[in-house]
Parts: sequence; structure tokens; C-alpha cells
Amino acid sequence: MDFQDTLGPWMGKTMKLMDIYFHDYFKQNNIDISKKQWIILKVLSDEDGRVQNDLAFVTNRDKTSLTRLLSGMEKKNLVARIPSKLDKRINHIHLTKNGNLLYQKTKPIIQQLLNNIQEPLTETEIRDTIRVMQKLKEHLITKIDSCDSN
Amino acid sequence: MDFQDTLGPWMGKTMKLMDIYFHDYFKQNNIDISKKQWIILKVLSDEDGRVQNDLAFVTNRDKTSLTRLLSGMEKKNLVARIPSKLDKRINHIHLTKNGNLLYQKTKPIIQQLLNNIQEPLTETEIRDTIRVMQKLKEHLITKIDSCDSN
DNA sequence: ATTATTTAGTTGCATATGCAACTAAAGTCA
DNA sequence: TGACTTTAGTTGCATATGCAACTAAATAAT
Repeated sequence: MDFQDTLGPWMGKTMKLMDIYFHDYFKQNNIDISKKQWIILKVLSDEDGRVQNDLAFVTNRDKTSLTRLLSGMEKKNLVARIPSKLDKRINHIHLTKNGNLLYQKTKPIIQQLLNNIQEPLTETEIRDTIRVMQKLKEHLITKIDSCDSN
Repeated sequence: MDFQDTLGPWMGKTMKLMDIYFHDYFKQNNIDISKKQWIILKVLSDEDGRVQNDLAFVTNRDKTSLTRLLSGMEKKNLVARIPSKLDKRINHIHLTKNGNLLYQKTKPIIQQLLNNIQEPLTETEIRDTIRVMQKLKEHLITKIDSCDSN
């Protein structure tokens, strides 16, 4: 089996183009954040005040990576770290007024963006492909877990 | 349309797990290179002595990123930059003996790895999903090009 | 109660990435 | 031939990532 005929490289190239398109689209609309920062805004908009560690988990990111991502966003006044009074180790992460405004501004733009990206695909193609991704993801999780114990 | 129901995030999560599995598998077999470095070895093994800029293009990478990736690989004595005598701006990138040995060592491991990853998928699922990726990729290329001219 | 362990978060180090600005070598054109 | 443009590659700066090692706080164990 040749590497080029497997899913990995095709997914990689396509993801890269999606990221570039995402970035360009934001830039054209004067939205000055990265995709990764946007995802944090989205997660917080769905549920504000999440615990930092939790936020790292749901965004599939090492906690050290999140630490620095949030530091950048704090500098831009998009989010705030609020230490819990019950457990002094914990930070709750909150959207600032500024961060929320920016997120609201991105909402219609993201809708257009998602439509544009998936435009050439049928409903069935999208659904089937997502199902394949889910199957592959579950499979990889079991593979990776079983490696840990070796 | 909700972001979570689109292809992007599913592809992102799955790719991340594939990268982790790739990394772990190499580590278990005492192969001390990253996936990105491995791809360079593979491309050079298929066609040695490629021009540096060319190598950046086929690996979907900014030339500055490749500059530093190659510098790291040169330090590890995996590849060598050979300046062209016909055009003094150009470097031809060659596998070293050491780099080639390492690549040969990875070949059977990569075969197992690719089999393991795609194990739960049928031939049809793989083929259809690659076809969707290709369609999406072509679509994004036209989208991104048309943005440039705006 | 005091020690040991776990948990949340940060910092140091190494890798990887892209944009902008740069150098040097070729190519163009007038 | 001399000035303009293009091309290949590098360097500075900013962002992002993960592993290992660390601090401080909370739990568990004895």
C-alpha cells in the first residue's frame, strides 16, 4: 500500500487548505483572530466560565498549549482568567465584553464560510464522510490507549 | 448550520489522533524522527536531489518552514544541501547514507501503521472518502485563488 | 495530624509554522 | 551594458504545540 493512496495525506492537504481559507476569510472581514482562538470563543459562548483544564480537553489540546493560547487572548482582552474561591488551583475562563462582541461579529461570517466550504458536496457525502471520521477516530482512540499499556 | 456538524472539526480531531498514533508507533520502534521529517525522507527516497523550493511545494509548506525543517534534518545528518553549480541560488537536497538507512528501516513499520489505521474501514469507504477530500481540495483551491484577486 | 499522592496551572526547552523583509544570483528589457 | 524584475533561500518576529519539570493547593492514607 502506498502512503499517497491512504486517507492521511488527503485529509492533511485538505485541512491545510481549509485553514488557509478560514484565515483569509477572517482577514477579509477584518476579524483579527486565529481559527484556534475563535474556537475558544465559540466554546465559551456556548458555556461561559469553563474550567481551564476542561477547556484544554474539549479543544484537544495539551494544557500547556492552552495556557499560552489563553495568555495571548488575555492580552487582547478577549477572555479573563477568574480564580475559583472554592478551589484555589482552578481558573474559570470567561468571555470579556470585548471577546463576546468579537464572537457575535464572527457568527454570520462563519455561517457563510461553512456554506462556502461544503458547497460542492451533497448532504449524503458530508454525512458519510463525517461517519467515516467518527469510526476512524474511535478506532484510533482504542489503538492509542492499548499502546499506553505496552 | 452548527460548526460541530461540519466536516472541519471531525477531520481535525481525527488527523490529530492519526498524528499521535504515528508518533507513538515510531517511538515504540525507536525511530527518532517526526512525521514531517519522515515525509521529507519519503519524497527524497522517491526522487533524490530535488530542488529545495520544489520540496516545499510538494510538501505543502512555506519555504521558510522548509528551510528550518531541513536545517534540523541536516544537523541529524539525514539530508544534505548541495548547491547547484549551474544556478548558484539553488540547493539540491539529497538523502545521506544515514538518512536512507533510517528511511529503509521505517518502510515495514509504515506499512503496518497504515494497515492498522485503516483497519476498520472498507475499501469503498476509503475510496469514497478520498474522493470527497479531492473534491473539497479542488474546490478550496479555486476559492482561495479567487480571493487573492479581490 | 502528618506524610504522600493527585490535580491545576505555569515555565523551560525543542519543534514547527507563516509573513515580511532581506541577500544574492538570474533573467529581462531597452 | 546598466537598470528593473524575478527567483531561491535565509533570518527576524509572532503564533502554536507537546514533553518534562516545577509550584501550590487539595485529597488520601496511615
